[in-house]
Amino acid sequence: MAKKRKVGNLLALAVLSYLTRAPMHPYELSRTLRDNDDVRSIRFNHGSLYMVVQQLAKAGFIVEQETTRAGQRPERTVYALTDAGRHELRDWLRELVEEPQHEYPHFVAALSLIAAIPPSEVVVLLGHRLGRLAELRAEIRDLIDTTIAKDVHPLFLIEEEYRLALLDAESTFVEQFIKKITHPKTGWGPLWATFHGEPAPAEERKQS
Amino acid sequence: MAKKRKVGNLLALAVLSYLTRAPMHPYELSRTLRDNDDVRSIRFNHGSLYMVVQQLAKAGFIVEQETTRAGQRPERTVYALTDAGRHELRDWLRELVEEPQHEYPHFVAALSLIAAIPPSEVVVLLGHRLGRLAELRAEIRDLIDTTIAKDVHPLFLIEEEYRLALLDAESTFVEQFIKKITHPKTGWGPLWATFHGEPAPAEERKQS
DNA sequence: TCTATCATGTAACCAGTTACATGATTTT
DNA sequence: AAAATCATGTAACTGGTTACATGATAGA
Repeated sequence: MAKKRKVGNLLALAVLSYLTRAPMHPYELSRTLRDNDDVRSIRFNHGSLYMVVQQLAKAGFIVEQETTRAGQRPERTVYALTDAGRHELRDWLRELVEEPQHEYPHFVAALSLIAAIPPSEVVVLLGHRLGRLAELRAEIRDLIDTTIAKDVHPLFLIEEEYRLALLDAESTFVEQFIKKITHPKTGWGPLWATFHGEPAPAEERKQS
Repeated sequence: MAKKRKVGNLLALAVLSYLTRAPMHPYELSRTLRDNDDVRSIRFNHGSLYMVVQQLAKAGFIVEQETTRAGQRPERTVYALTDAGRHELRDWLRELVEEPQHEYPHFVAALSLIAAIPPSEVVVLLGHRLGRLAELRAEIRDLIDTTIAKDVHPLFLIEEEYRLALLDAESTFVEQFIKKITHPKTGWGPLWATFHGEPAPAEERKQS
């Protein structure tokens, strides 16, 4: 069971992580996150960042260090990590690495209700999905290759490798699912079609 | 790009889906969802259900059909699907099946920041994760088998098969990652350790 | 019969997203 | 120099979760 964190938004984890390098103000954090492509892995938006920074400050994980203003720009508040913050970062990351979380991907939800679509249409949709999965795979592959070419160590791309692994597994699953529906002798298609008032199959089966 | 839905919570999709069978009141929906194990695939909690039902009604996807009270129980409002609701269900499900969504699993976030933990500790944590993944796999396998034994058609367990596929892919990935860190000649461990003030490796590499 | 748990709903709180605001740069 | 875009922050809105409330049934 995942521990209840004072600040639960994963964006906070990234903030703590970057503040280990040096104190920063929110905009600098924002820029760094975007430059490092962390926005691909951690849900980011402008408003949430400011909220999370406030929450971290209230929780004592970071402290306002100084307030500077350059020219007529709005004041920028620089935050620094506290010892409590350093500890929270370590503890939280450890938990995320060692303990798988129960999550709710959209495709799982779709699969759990997929019987509501007639099987002939489902195989078409799954075919489209396979195409999109292949496209996504190519994009990620390309991102990895061009980044490595800039001399970034592959350790900093490990999350993209993970995505590739999941994409491949999903593609394989979808292909097999299509076969389960369409297999000439044992396919689920005919039975499934009867849920939709389409022609009845030869033999009867039970449903839930 | 995913279309913007009037009601975006996936719980609403399940509600629409069950209302295709028969009109129901919220509590009955709640019970049905729990009985069918849909709560494993779609984030559920009591309060959200009532909210979602209200939203669906406001959007015109369902209508209040009648209000009954049995004994001294609170009044129960029965809702029925509208044509618009039937259409929304079809359209939404289609989209979820054919279009992969960009999502943000916790482990991806952890991987993107994992360099903040020293490599010797990471391999231990990854080892723990492998153990937990194996346990989860066994639980799901068991759930599938016992449900099939009750004569439920495997179509209604397809989302659990998908989960298995992802778990297996993740296990394989984690094993390979451990090897990448610990490989005697080419492992990332030594370089990585230098980020944490530990003994320097033989050759230099760049980081991001 | 007392206590616990179930059945059912509402309301208050909080986190996350979107929209707004405004000075500074850059482009045309 | 007008228009567009960037840099930076705040505020309002909305959706989701937690907590509260209360009658009914079942277990001890």
